This record gives sequence, C-alpha cells and structure tokens, in this order.
Amino acid sequence: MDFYANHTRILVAVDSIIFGFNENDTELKVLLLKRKFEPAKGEWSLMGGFVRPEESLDEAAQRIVLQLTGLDNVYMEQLYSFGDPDRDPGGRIISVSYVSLIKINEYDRELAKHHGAFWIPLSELPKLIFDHNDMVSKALRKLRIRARTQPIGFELLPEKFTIPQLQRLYEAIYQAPFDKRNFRRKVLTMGLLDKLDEKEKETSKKGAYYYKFNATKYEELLQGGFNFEL
Amino acid sequence: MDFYANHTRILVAVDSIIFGFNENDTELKVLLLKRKFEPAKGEWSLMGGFVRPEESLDEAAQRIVLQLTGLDNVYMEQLYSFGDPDRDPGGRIISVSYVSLIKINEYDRELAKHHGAFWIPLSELPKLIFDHNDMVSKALRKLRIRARTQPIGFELLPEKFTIPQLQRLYEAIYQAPFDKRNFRRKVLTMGLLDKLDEKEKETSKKGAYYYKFNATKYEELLQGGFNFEL
DNA sequence: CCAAAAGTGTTCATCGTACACCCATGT
DNA sequence: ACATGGGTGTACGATGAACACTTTTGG
Repeated sequence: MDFYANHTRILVAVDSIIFGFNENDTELKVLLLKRKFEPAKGEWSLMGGFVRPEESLDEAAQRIVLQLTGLDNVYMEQLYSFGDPDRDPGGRIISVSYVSLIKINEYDRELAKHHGAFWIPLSELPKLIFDHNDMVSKALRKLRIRARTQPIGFELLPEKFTIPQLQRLYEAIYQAPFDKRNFRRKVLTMGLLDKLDEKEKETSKKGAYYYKFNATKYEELLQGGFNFEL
Repeated sequence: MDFYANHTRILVAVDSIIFGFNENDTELKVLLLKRKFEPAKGEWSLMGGFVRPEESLDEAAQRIVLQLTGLDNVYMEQLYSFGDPDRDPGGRIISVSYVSLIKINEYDRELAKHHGAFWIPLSELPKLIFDHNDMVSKALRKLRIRARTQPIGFELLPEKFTIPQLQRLYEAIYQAPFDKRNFRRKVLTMGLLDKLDEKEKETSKKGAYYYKFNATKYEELLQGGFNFEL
C-alpha cells in the first residue's frame, strides 16, 4: 500500500526568521541563537527544527516559535524553501523558512535565554550559518512588501500604541524617514484606528494619544474591495 | 559523520503550475495531465516528480518542465510548499510548487501528448487531485501580483509581439478589460519596447506593428531605481 | 521659561481614468 | 464601399509629496 516506495526520502527542516520590535525602539530586531550542536556549533543561526512525520509545515513552524518564545498565536507566514543539496554540510536537508512577527515585550525571556537566543538589531546582523543570511534578506524583503499592503505592522506593536510609535515602526521596517503629517493623515483616513482617551506620557511631556487597530472594521472594509495601502 | 541521524526523512516532490499563452489567445491556459499511476490514477493533476538526492529544488523543477515540454530556460519561480501530512492519500509527501510561464507555440506537442498533457483554459479548470487546485489559485494570485511590477508578461509571448497582443495577454491574466489608449501609452512611455518596421497582418487588414522587449534597457533602468508598473 | 515631542493644513505636480473618432486595407 | 481591428489626444479628479508653525507640559 506504499505507492511511492523506492523514492529517496529527505530530511525536512523548518527555520524561523523571527522579527521583533519594542514600542519605543527605532530599529527592527531578529531573534538569533548560538548553535548548540554540530555542525557549526557555537555559530549564529536562526531557530529551526525537523518536521515530524505527523505534523504539517505550519505546525512545525508554530512548535518551533513556541519552544523558543513561549508565544502561541503568533503572526507567521511561510517564506521560501531552500533546497541546495550542499546547503548544510551535515547532510542533505531541505529547509522551509517561515517569518514571524513578535512584540518583544510579550515573549518569555527565560525560555529564550535558556536556548541561548538574543535579539539582534538588523544593523548588527552577524554572519549566520549556511544560507541563513539569505533567509533573513528574503524575509526582510517580504516584510517590506507585505507591510505596505496589509496591516501586519500591528503584529509588532502592543494592542494600544501611539501614532508616533507606529511611525517609528514603519521607519524601522523601511529604514527611511516619513513625513509625520503625511503619515498621520494616511493611517487615520483609512479609518482603521480607534482613538482612545488615554495618553502615553513616557516619551514626551505633552503625551500622545493611544490608538487601537480595529480588526473588525478591517474585515468589513475588505468585503467592499478596500485596499490597505501605506 | 551523519549529524542528523534519528530524524525522520520525508518524501519531497516538486509540482509545476505551467501557464501558457498563444499570441492570439484571449485566455490563459494551464498544462494539466491525466495521472498515469495510483493513487488517483486517471484524474487531472499538475506535472510533478520527486526530488532526487543530488539535485536542488530548482533543478528538480526544471527537470520536470523539460520532461513534459522539451523546453529549457523557461521562466520559473518557486511558489509555496505544501506539507499537510494527509495531502496525498498515497503517503506523506511534502510538495514544493513552482510556477512556469511558457509560450505555447514553442513547446514540444509530441512530448506533452506522450505524457497525456493538455492545455486547459483557466475558465475550464477541472477538479484536480489532492491540493492541486489550491496550487493553481495561489499561482494565479502570484502571477497577477508579479505581472504588475515585473516584466514577466513577455515570457508568455514570442520575441516579436504587437501591442494589441500584449494587451490581450494582460486582459487574460487579470480577466478584466483595459482601455487601449491608456494601455498603449503606459507600456510605451516606459521605454522598454523597441518598435520594429514589420507588421503583423493576420488579425487585421491594417496590420499592427511588432515590438520587442528590450531586456538590456530594463536592466539599465533598474540601476537607476526604475520601477516597472503596469 | 524652555526643551522636547505631539499635533495640525495647504499647495503643487503627477498620475490614473474616462472617453470618441479617424486610419488602413482586404474582401 | 464596408467591415474590421489599429492607432491617436485631452480634460478632470485623485493622490502622493513637500513643507513650518503652534501646543502641551515636566523639569
């Protein structure tokens, strides 16, 4: 009953590019770890793991992020599959890569520390093992494209955030400054942000109003052919 | 020296969504075949095959398209990896899907016939095996996005083509009519098409001038931060 | 009172879109 | 001469980009 006998089976892994942001950061960070096993032990790498016989690729990716951060229900998207036969000197492994977006404040620091994981700003990205640097570049490219046309930026911010925080996030993603008047107008005229009565007072004396992303409204607008565009 | 022993190996396949167009078509077509082996023998399916131990994913995809069409140097792009453990009732198989674009006139009809392959217009897409219908939808979505921002439409046309042919292709991709004055202006003002002295006279008495896509010019413009946009 | 960040409007150029008629020619 | 598809220009509204000053308040 095995229809496909006598074909070669291959090891399949999942590698996760985990981007993180803190609401007062000015730069995006990637979660990297020091590899604890051979080959390439001690070098910088992405978090990964082998796909198990009974789980889907998405499930494997979720499991891996959960193991490292303690977070469930994280935004996650498949990126690309890397299959050069020599990409891993330890053997032929096909790697399916995933991008995740995380609010740095919400993850489990102990768990990450236990795995030897660190948040590294993109500007200080070290040399990673194998083709992991390619994975990060591809992930960043995809994030930049996605963030323009889908409201995924909010995955990197807490539920309540201020417009200046949102702007700093987008500036971090695109590594380019935006005009604050144009930016504010653009995000507000979409009508997807609900203004709260509360102010954030840490970063300025005047204080900035908090806003909340209204996901329900977004779904409604989508029905009418609405296009998110930033 | 096998660092990754005692992890489960999995069958990995490549499946190709092959889109084709004929310069006087008004609809996009997909190359489908009647499956010749179990499971699901006799049902419609995409062309696929297993990844061999010594080849990369891209190489496997090229090999498969070459086998079916006799064409080498075909435009090809990795699409997505499908890994639900139950996606194939014949066993656990992870499939990496690829999209290819082909000029229908140039492929080897004999070879395709020998494999039981047929060009099926998108409007008549049948029920396919497993998750192959999902693959086709995803491929179409990707093609639509790509064709707007990269000059990949030309992969579906012969070297010489007329503006009305190009317009029909884009109308086929987006299944929507375009205004011919606006379309012509847009493609010509990009400066990527070289007008030939020759006319195509089959589809009209007046005849339409042939044009050629200037890839060199495109590369040059890219350096200067040019963005293709249709 | 002053430093530091939040908040606010207008102008201009550009681009996308809508729209209708003449041209060339094979039959 | 006529039917068929090829080829052309303009006007208007919408959108994106550039730009500088006032407000609030903790120290």
